[in-house]
Amino acid sequence: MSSTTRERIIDEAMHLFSEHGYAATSVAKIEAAAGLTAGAGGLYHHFTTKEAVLAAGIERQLSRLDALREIRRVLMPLGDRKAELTLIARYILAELDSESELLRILASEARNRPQMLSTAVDQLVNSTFEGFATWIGELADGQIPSEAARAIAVLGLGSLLSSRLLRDVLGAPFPVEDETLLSTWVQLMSATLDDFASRAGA
Amino acid sequence: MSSTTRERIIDEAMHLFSEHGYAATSVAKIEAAAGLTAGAGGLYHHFTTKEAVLAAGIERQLSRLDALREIRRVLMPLGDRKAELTLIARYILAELDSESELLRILASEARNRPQMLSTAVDQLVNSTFEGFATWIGELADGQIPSEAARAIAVLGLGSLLSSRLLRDVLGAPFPVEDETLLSTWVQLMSATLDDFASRAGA
Amino acid sequence: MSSTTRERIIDEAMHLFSEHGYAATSVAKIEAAAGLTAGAGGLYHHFTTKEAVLAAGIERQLSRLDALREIRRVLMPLGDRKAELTLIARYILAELDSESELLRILASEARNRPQMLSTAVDQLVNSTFEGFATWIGELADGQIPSEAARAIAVLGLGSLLSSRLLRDVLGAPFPVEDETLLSTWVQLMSATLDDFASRAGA
Amino acid sequence: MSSTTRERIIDEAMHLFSEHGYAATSVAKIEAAAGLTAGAGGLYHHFTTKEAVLAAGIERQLSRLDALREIRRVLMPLGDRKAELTLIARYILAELDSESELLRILASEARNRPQMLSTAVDQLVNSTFEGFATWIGELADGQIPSEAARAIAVLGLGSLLSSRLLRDVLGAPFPVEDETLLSTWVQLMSATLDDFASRAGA
DNA sequence: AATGAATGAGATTTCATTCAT
DNA sequence: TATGAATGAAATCTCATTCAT
Repeated sequence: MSSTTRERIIDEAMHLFSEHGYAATSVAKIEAAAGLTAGAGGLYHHFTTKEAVLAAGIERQLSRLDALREIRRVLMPLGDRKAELTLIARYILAELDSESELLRILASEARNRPQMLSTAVDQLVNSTFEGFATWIGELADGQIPSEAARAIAVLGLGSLLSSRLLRDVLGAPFPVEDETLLSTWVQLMSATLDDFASRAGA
Repeated sequence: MSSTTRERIIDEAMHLFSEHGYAATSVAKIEAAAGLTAGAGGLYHHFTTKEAVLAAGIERQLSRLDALREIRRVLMPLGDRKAELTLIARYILAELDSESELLRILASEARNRPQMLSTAVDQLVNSTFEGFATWIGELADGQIPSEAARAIAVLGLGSLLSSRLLRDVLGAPFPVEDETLLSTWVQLMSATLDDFASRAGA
Repeated sequence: MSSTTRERIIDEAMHLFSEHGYAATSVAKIEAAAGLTAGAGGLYHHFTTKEAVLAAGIERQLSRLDALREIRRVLMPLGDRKAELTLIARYILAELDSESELLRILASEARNRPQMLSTAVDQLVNSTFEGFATWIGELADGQIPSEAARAIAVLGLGSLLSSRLLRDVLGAPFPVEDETLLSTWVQLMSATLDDFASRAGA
Repeated sequence: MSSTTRERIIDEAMHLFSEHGYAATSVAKIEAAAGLTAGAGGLYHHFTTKEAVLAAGIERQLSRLDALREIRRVLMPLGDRKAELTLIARYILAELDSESELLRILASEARNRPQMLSTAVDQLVNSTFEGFATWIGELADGQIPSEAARAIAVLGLGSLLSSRLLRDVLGAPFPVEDETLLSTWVQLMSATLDDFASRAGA
């Protein structure tokens, strides 16, 4: 069960990091939470450094993310744009929710440990963005200039992302139900795409 | 150095808090940055506690925010909806930019010090949201149900907010120019409002 | 060095507390005296707080005191009152001497930390008093009113106690030899008891 | 009113020293209690050092003691030994009560600052003792050996002193009323003196 | 693999004292 | 004479990390 202890350490560490922050989480507390004796240094049989625990935790989350993204390709082609938008929104929210711990850690620590966390930010945010921007570009191909497609993607994703950042990172009581948020988002995106299309057609 | 020591302490502390986080900023570093001897405790002649410095800094930012908001009322009535949306967007981005330090601090610390920072989050985010939601509600009065108006406001603000959270909090290289972002946002909001209006008219 | 680190810490701390006072004894000095690196906080692996060291030290002294008191019951019945008084006095002085460290600490700190030290004062002083008062009451039973018996006990014990308080707490050069003190005390108590008895007999 | 501030500083300092101990009483607290601004160093216009305040306070108490002792000579010759003993006891208790603050300070600090406080201890305790011992010696002159007279004096004074040390220094709830204590003490001393006298007569 | 113990470094905070005003 | 501000030194306590067992 040597690998189990390692996993437990990562689990509990990510939990504590996201709840109290990296600096405020002592190695002793991680050990205690993982079932080891607090302060006895048992963690160091599995990781060289406290920071290595964070790195391993983030890596693990990212690989889970990769797995999740495999699914994305399967989801796409539905024919109906609104249905597709709904599916995309649901998928994005689900992804953000499954990564809320990571999100909180990134929000707290990204500025202090850029070399280690920039990859994570990139994968969590930017790669999602690229996929979405490409999809919008392909959707009405030629009709929407790529710069505009990128801007639409950024605004569309951003509006969903911010709902989670507000709730999970800033702890603000969010003022709208998820279902309303989702259907409004679909309408908003669909109206925008139509608008751009009609403008290009004119 | 015409400013008070107290002011300098707040300035430098907010700077350091936003750059390195609250926990990673020692009192000694704040003292050094404020021109006092590091580690001599000179800060404690002006504040009872390290946390009191944070509290004072946030209070000061919030009162600046209040001042900024006085302007908002003057800005509004332009007759042209797109012009108004452009103005709103510019104003919101400007506000967020002038509070980027506060934003970073809130993102790092809101979960650890909720009792102290919840007011700040509220004022920075929620009150802006309320104003915007009301404006949308009034704009096409009766035509957009209030629940939908709130959702549109949340998505519209969120898309602008997230551009700043990504850049300032997560440190992600933002993929779209501000001007493009702004004009696309105006089109997006305007298309959405038209869409809702035509739907209500039908 | 056959003793535990924990024991050594208590030993040295009580030493230093009694010599220089609680406040004037820094944790670093205790660590150094106990063979740990000064200022490294090694003490905190054994005690949560500097005050906890004092508490443990006092508790240990009190349990030694309890052990010592077991003997008292064996000592008593001798038949000869003067012999008994001599024995009692010797025992009381021996007890006070074996607790002189505790006595000094109590004298310095009892007013500042009442909740922690009141038990100790009680056990060290009051319980001895109760035993002595009872003995006097039984000795000439019925002949000495209980209020007077208590007063005699308090004065008798107090005169012995003050010899130690003067020497150990106030550091006054004590003007009488122990042997003289003791024999005079026996005569004093014995004369007093006789006086009360003859008064009751009249 | 320059002397008034000085007096106030001494007053409040002695108060605080006796209540919380010398080390636990900061200069800032003394200043505040004396009506000066805390931490502004106003105390240093009147004393060179925190320790100088203690020295001045003790000196002042000692000169008050001297004044009190002037009265002693007037009190003495009454002819009736029991009446004299009562008077002496009353006087000693009154003196101890008027010096209870000093007593507490001496008990806490005598071991840390011997050079400064030994004089005070000497005057407060030993000189009273010398007077009493002499009186006993003179009383039954020749009949009581001087060594025994000293021992009786030490025990008699000690029994009164300890009642005040227990109450004021150790904070122990004292188990006997003052009136009972006093009358019992008179009986005890008188019985003892009689006993010695009869022994010498035989 | 886990633990008890130790340590160097550093964090927050307090404080006696000084000095220009 | 009193004050606001500053400072060197030290105090309590925390912590990441190491090591013998």
